[in-house]
Amino acid sequence: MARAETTTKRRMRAPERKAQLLDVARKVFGTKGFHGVSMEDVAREAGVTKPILYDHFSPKEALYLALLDADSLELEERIRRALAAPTGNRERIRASFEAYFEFVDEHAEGFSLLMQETVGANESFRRGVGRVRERIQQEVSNLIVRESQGHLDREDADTVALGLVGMVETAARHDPGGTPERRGRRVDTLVRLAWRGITNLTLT
Amino acid sequence: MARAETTTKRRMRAPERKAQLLDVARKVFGTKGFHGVSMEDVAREAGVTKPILYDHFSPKEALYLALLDADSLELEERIRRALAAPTGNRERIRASFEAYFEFVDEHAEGFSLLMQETVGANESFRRGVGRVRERIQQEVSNLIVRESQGHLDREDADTVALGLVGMVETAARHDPGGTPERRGRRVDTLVRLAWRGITNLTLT
DNA sequence: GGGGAAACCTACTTCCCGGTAGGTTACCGA
DNA sequence: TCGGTAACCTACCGGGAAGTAGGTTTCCCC
Repeated sequence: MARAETTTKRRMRAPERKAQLLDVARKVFGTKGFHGVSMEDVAREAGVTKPILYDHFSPKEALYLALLDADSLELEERIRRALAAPTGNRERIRASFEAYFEFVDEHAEGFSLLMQETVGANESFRRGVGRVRERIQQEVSNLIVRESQGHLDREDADTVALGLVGMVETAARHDPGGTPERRGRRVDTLVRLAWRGITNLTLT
Repeated sequence: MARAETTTKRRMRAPERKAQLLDVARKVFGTKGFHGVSMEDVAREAGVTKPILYDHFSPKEALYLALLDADSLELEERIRRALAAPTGNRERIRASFEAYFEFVDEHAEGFSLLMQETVGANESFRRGVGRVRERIQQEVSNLIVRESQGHLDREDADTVALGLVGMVETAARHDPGGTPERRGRRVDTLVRLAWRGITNLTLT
């Protein structure tokens, strides 16, 4: 029986192949984790053999890093946009929370795993994962310092920002999926929690 | 040069050896991660050979699980105690936050890795790690429902609890160490953030 | 249409690591 | 003191996965 169109084995040009390999990698790494997937697995899933995969990503870690880079860049971009919106602060918070939830839901388990994976002893890897969170934290911290009008110094703002990011991150990853209503309600609750906390903090 | 007393190679009885192996495992897994450490590594570090290690923990996953169980049990116990203290709610929050920070600091990197590690495709492993957080979340959620006197239903309380746990977890793991003063200040800030948020939430 | 590059494959090598079989040494209790 | 058991070791097996050498097919462009 012939394969479906989308998975038909066919020759591809380098850029297309590379993109496809990334997609496949996202899928399999997302479900089985870095160590649970061999290069052979990725190649097979893509309908290709190992050397082809190695033509594009070598060594294995490079594949994982490329994936992490691409996805985290997108997440950062979304959050940045939400935080920079020309609206009130409460709306900014809500929009950024929503962006996070949406992103995690769209990428299902994949991104979650990506973010928590421990790839061997390699220090640079952990740094890489940590930096995603840190950059978002910075963004939030800047906003807080700016908007608190002197009520919070940088150190406290950093703490608050980290706490908020951790809050959303954890909540968004936990039990992803579910109806949009359910998600909306969760976001609502968290926004209220955060908003009350922040305003009272920055005004006192 | 002779080894220090504590690392002198000597025969041990089973219970002592087992405990030592767990300690060694905590140290190496904590720095290099599950996949970054071979059973050989653990054994060598303990001044023993593989079969001995396998006498106590087999297969490799069992060693990791034993570690996770022991440590998470202790953390849960501390948090539970803090939350059950016969004090005001604000003090409970502060005590539990502090307990979390202390625990993470004491176990340095180790526990952090333990909690975020993805051990292969094994579903039960991820569940195991997730359950630690969930049990703490439950504890917090119960408290919130009880103390909010009907202002928050179970679903919202769960969300708030998860958010709070995630907040503390993330903040505590980030950049551990540092002076006690610094830590105290962070805890302070988070407590204020959480407290204002919760009270306003449960009273509205 | 033909030459050359780009895409692709088969078939390895190599190494590491989980796990074990079977024998040896030290200790303890009768 | 001596027998037995508990602690320990050397030496190995088997498998799986990273990474590569070298050849083959397809396609594009001159």
